[in-house]
Amino acid sequence: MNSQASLLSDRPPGLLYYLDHFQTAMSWLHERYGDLLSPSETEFLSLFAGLPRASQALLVRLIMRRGQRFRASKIRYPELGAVDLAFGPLIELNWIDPRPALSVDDLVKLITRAEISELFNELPASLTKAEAHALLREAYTEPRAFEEWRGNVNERVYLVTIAPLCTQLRLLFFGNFRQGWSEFVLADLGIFKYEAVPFSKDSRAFGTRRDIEDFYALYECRRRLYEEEPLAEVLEQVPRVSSQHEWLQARHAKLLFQIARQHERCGDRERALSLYKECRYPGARLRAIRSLELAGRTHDAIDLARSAQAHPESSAEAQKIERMVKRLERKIGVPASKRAAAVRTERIDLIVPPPAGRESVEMIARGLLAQTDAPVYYVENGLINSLFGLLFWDAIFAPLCGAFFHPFQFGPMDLFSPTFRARRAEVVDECLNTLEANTHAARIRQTFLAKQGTQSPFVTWGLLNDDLLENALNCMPAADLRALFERLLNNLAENRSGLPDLVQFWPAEKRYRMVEVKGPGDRLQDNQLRWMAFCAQHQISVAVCHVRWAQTL
DNA sequence: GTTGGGATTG
DNA sequence: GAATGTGTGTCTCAATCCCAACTT
DNA sequence: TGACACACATTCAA
Ligand SMILES: [Mn+2]
Ligand SMILES: [Mn+2]
Repeated sequence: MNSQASLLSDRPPGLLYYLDHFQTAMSWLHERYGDLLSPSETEFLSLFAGLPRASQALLVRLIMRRGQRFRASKIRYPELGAVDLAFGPLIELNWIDPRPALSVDDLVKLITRAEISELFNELPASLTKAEAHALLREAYTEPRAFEEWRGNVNERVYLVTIAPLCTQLRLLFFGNFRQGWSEFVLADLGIFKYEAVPFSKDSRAFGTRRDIEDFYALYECRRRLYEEEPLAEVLEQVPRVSSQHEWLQARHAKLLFQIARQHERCGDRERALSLYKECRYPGARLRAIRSLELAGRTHDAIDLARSAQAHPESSAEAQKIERMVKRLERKIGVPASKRAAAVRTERIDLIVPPPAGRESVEMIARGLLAQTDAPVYYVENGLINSLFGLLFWDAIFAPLCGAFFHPFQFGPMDLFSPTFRARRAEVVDECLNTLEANTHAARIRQTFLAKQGTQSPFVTWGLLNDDLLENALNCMPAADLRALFERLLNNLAENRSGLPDLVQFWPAEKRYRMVEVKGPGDRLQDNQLRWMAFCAQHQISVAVCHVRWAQTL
């Protein structure tokens, strides 16, 4: 049932390892998504299987590279023999265009600065490539074939016209926007190790064709937004996403939020506001209030802010709303209420010579605070998150239906869903109970050894070592860990950041403290303030260390 | 002539 | 000085090659 | 290829 073993070979990668990987993925898709594939996807699978091996391998090589257009001189794969022959069947299928029309933009991406000078001697040699590009864009508007651009040179450019379909198959296999085919070889080489979570053949990221189409559409919109295409056109293409698919809805909300932000930056506050209002992405309501405020609609802003205050979506929202309400009320003449007392925390002041090298303020503070019997580590979020990830390993990788569906996942698909904990209540409680029974340290050490290097959304392996782990387990009481982990569990997405830069241990006294370092011109951020308030509430020692430069004039 | 950022590769 | 908005660098898997910037 | 923390600029009000 270990699905990872079925994908990853024991033997070293063969000559065409990348083709083996791609074929593995194609049969995976055929087997799991056969009933949901579009006609063109199904056709691709069957036509691909019928191609000569060299043509298959060549296509895989090209789709793994960046871009869709390649100069023949940049296509050198000795293992494939004569590349021209391999291209034949691909051209026959219209999967590759051997003579594509190239815009100036396309052309400039394909040739070097020196070649631009050869082609267009009228351009001053002093221009940078970007400057030359800008001038050429004005001068030449018609696309031409590579051979026409460079009349006296005989070299081909190939366009991989099938690339968009291949991108869809990649999206479908990984079920996310960011992973690519190189996962296979990296896992093969042992560079990435993934937890082997058992899952059945009907475990898949999407269950209807409609969800898959929406997923593709979201990807396209994201890409076009990133390419800074006209906002109205991008917005036009955003799918409605009526599905109950939680992850799709979250992606959809995030996309709308980002489009709204772009509208704000362009000054189109009205459209931004209407997008924010129908968007459930965390922070969208805050932006809606802010947009109302900036539009001068103070009373509308206050109304929305007060209703948000009554039912805040998170402590982060509550924190920002409080500031907003205060400011808005001032605007309409409500007398300023008393300021909430700031959280009382220990303060450390350091005055040090200005930075000689590039040493960060955190490292400077670490050096000055460290004692022989009280070592200091620069960990930021890494320590607490790692301890959490180790103790709750079985909860994070619990084989829930639909949470895992391919062998290269670093966590379950619903990791940041509000229902993550409820869906794993039993395992989560079992992990929490180790803190009551004081068996947590043993559990953490055991997982640290057993899972060494295995990808996890919380464990920073590069930061952890025996010293740090033992100091932490010896000096941090179970009750403290319990409090910290409860807060993490309360909102994994929001609370995995904002922890202090440094942690200092006094092993002899079984004591520790966390220290947030602030250089000149830096201030506590919202998420840091929330963690500090929480720690104060639970008698967990946190200090703020202010670093200033000596003799700055 | 060097160097630093990408792209490619396993 | 508080609050807000925006830009930047750092993680990077590591070795290698190409190319576009430049006395770093 | 984001997530995160920090650096820096701008604005506004006491
Ligand atoms: Mn920090
Ligand atoms: Mn800091």
